[in-house]
Amino acid sequence: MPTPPTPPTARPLTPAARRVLDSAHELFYTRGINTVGMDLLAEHAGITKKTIYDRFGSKDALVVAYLSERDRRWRAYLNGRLAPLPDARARVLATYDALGEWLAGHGRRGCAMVNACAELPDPEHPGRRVAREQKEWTRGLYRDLAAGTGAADPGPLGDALLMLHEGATVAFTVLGATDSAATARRAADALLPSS
Amino acid sequence: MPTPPTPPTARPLTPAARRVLDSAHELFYTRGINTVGMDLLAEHAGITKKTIYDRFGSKDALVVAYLSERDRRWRAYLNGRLAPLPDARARVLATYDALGEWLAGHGRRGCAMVNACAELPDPEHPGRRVAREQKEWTRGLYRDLAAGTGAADPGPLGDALLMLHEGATVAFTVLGATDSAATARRAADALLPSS
DNA sequence: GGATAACCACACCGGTCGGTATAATCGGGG
DNA sequence: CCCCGATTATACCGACCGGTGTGGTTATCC
Repeated sequence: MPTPPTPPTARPLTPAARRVLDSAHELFYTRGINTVGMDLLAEHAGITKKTIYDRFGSKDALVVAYLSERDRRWRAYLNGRLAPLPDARARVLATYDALGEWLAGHGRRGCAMVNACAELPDPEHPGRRVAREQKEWTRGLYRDLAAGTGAADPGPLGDALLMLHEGATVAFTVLGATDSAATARRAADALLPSS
Repeated sequence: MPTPPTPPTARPLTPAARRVLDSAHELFYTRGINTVGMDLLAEHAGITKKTIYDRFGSKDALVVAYLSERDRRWRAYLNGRLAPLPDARARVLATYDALGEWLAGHGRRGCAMVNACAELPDPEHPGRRVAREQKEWTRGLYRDLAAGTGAADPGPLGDALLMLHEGATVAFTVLGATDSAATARRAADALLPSS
């Protein structure tokens, strides 16, 4: 036995596993999960297919590792952007600034979580759980911020802020609306209780 | 030569072609484009693979036909829902009612156009053009309606209404937020000029 | 009655899919 | 020194991928 199929996100990745995961971030995101085979992935990472299967166990497990790391990075990115800001209102608006910069730096491939849901038809696929948890976290963030602005009904307001966020991503990706995040920000500003 | 690869959306479909397209609507939508092979499609339609290729020429062309018909149906559905309504404000709100009913009737697979963009990594794929045109049409509709409500800045307002629409679809699909369309409707109502 | 279009059955193509098997090599720690 | 984990190289597996070729049946229209 080489090594058990690696538990969830256990001990630090071996160098080869790290390179595989880096390649997954690049290839799965830009070309889609289903159109990238394990042979291509191995070649891109400069690594043997055998090593991938020794480290991750299966393509599905690698997909989950890829999505989980995306999620972790997203939370860290957003938290880092919001932390220095003084109040909830500024933080809400800053989420759209952060989104706009993120979109501008990642060519029109949209949200990896939404894309994964499109590519993984099985509702029980563990990758869809990761996607759902990422959206749940973001929704919770917006609801908390909405509550912090003193809104009368923070739940639905937070949900609406999330929808503007997701909708701006779609508009940018499908439509090429480069100012979508700024437009969402203005709409969010109008929805928040008047300052 | 059997028949040229059938121009865009020319003359009425033959019975076999109709069945293939119906199967495409069901299988491509629920299982994704890339995970449905031509053999499965032929079997599901009760038709020979040869016939599919005689009618449509290639899988890519079939995908385009599938997406184009979705687009046509979507426009007809929405136009039908809005036509009887008296004014622009009522029509805007009705789009979210129509979306909510549509989502409730199609199990958590989201927008076929957004999904297609996730599944077709090539930006030049003709299927992505169809997706973009569908979103452009919907954006135009929202902008026109926004202008009809007498809004000061109908362009950005229409875009925000579109984002609520797309965001509600994502929230429903990924998060399972069954009331997402109703929440989007309330937010849209707050964004429209006070009646 | 002959041409034409639509369809069927079936066999076949090279390539790629996710995944496995075998064996060798390398480096570090006990 | 020897073992062990990580990695390499290479060959292989059955299944499926998108797509084609051949030949025959049926119905319709001129």
